Amino acid sequence: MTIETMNIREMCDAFDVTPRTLRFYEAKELLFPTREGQKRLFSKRDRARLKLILRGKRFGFSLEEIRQLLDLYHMDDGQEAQLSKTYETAERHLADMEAQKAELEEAIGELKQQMAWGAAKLAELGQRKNDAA
Amino acid sequence: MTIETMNIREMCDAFDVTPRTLRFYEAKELLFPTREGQKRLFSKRDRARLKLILRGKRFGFSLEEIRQLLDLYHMDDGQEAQLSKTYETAERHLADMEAQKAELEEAIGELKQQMAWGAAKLAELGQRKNDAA
DNA sequence: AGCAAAGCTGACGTTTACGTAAACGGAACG
DNA sequence: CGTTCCGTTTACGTAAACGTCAGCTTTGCT
Repeated sequence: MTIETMNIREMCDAFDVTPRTLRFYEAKELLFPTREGQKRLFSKRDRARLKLILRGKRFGFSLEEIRQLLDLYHMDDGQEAQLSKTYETAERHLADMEAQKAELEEAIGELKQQMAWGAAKLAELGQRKNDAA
Repeated sequence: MTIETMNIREMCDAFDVTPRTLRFYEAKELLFPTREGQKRLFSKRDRARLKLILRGKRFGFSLEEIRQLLDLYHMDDGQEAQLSKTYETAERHLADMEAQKAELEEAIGELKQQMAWGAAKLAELGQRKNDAA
């Protein structure tokens, strides 16, 4: 059942992070590896969370923001206590992400425009070289 | 022509940043305000750059990465020297941004799914309340 | 002239997200 | 049985991106 739990090195290889990072995330209560003796064992749930953590980071969320989001993904039927509060957090994050998507699309458009300008300039320079030859 | 140049306070109000931030960006050569005596005057170009800086930050780029991108946006016909190098930088950034967009769309999809689950749970809880009454 | 507000320049402090080094424990191998 | 990896803890270090505070001009009122 090496498929069910992974040690720290396997995690590092799988997600391209350092051991320090995983221990840091555990300290910050983003991951909850169990122990086999003294060694950490990361469950499938930990791997799902780590994937979300790394994704959140790429979107510019802080680890603390990510920690709150993780609650939504990993709430099971037992603890519906603060579900509606968590739901509201998620709503805000969704709004953030959709706004970010819209802005990203705009930025991509603008960058493409600039690159078209740059490409034209480069073509012009290449032409001048040919003229000189 | 207060429309052409803005002082530091007007900039702060317009972009919701602190004076410290603007001075910091100047020190990092992201902005190039001129001086009227000792005071900074921010041009239209500075404002365009600041807009791009803040956008870049929201997408998780570092100030240093942003600084390199700014070169593309503000290269004029005079200095075509390193144009092709800058163009390559831009290509990488464009690829990054499109990858980010794809991932963001996936993440939005997943978050919506989770929220649907959460909404169902909430409805269920509300129903139980009614049953009890 | 006087004085407060706005800006400026250092310079040190702070938070986030880890990196890095020291010192120790278990296991695996020749 | 020594040593060589892994992995662990504890602790200090660091880069980025500002915050904050002190002390000094400059400017705008009154």
